[in-house]
Amino acid sequence: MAAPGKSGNRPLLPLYRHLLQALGPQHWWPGDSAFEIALGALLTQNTAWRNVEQALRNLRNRGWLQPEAVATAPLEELEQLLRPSGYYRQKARRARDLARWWLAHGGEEGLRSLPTETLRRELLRLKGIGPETADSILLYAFHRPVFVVDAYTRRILSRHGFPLPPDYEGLRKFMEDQLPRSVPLYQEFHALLVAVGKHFCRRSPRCTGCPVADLWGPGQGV
DNA sequence: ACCCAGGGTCATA
DNA sequence: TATGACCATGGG
Repeated sequence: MAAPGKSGNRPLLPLYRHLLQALGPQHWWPGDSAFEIALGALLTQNTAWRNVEQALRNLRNRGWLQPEAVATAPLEELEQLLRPSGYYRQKARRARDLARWWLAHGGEEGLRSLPTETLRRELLRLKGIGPETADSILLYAFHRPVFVVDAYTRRILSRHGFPLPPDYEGLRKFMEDQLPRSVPLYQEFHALLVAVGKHFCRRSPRCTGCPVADLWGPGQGV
């Protein structure tokens, strides 16, 4: 159940409020349709969002931002459009697989009718969709209350003394147990943690100016 | 020139 | 189970 220890002294909700006030809303996830959001989640793997935007623009300009188009597109054309997002050969195949999967499951309507656990299992069966990508799709495309854990989440909390479960599922459960079950909160909190990681952890290893440090003091290593 | 981004898969030990 | 190689573009 609720884990004892340091996490009890540093509840996550105040951190969320503080980050939101310090950094403002992050406006995630840009995208006009659930499919576009899911596609973005796939394309942004280990890739700067800027590059993903260009790839999505290419698809939009070509009129291919729907699952029907991606599912039937010639692979080589798809590759060229996705080129700016990196790993473009893998990603073209995986995008096509995702689109076919999407249609095979009855499109957005069909997928929306599935329970979260079922939807998650089905997503994870696709090659190229691991836990973080699956959870991003669940949270941002289908508005399911699933906390998205990424390397920044682990690094930031670990740096500030949280004893964390070593595996993805464990940390996800930890986060969900510590927070109110709220989709908008999960969406915003994950985005804020990414913002902190990008702007402070790397730029300033000693946590100077970091809003997390305002609350919890400078962290240790990691 | 080097580092790494809103990860995941696969081969090897 | 646990590393390491690999995927590839673009900005700092």
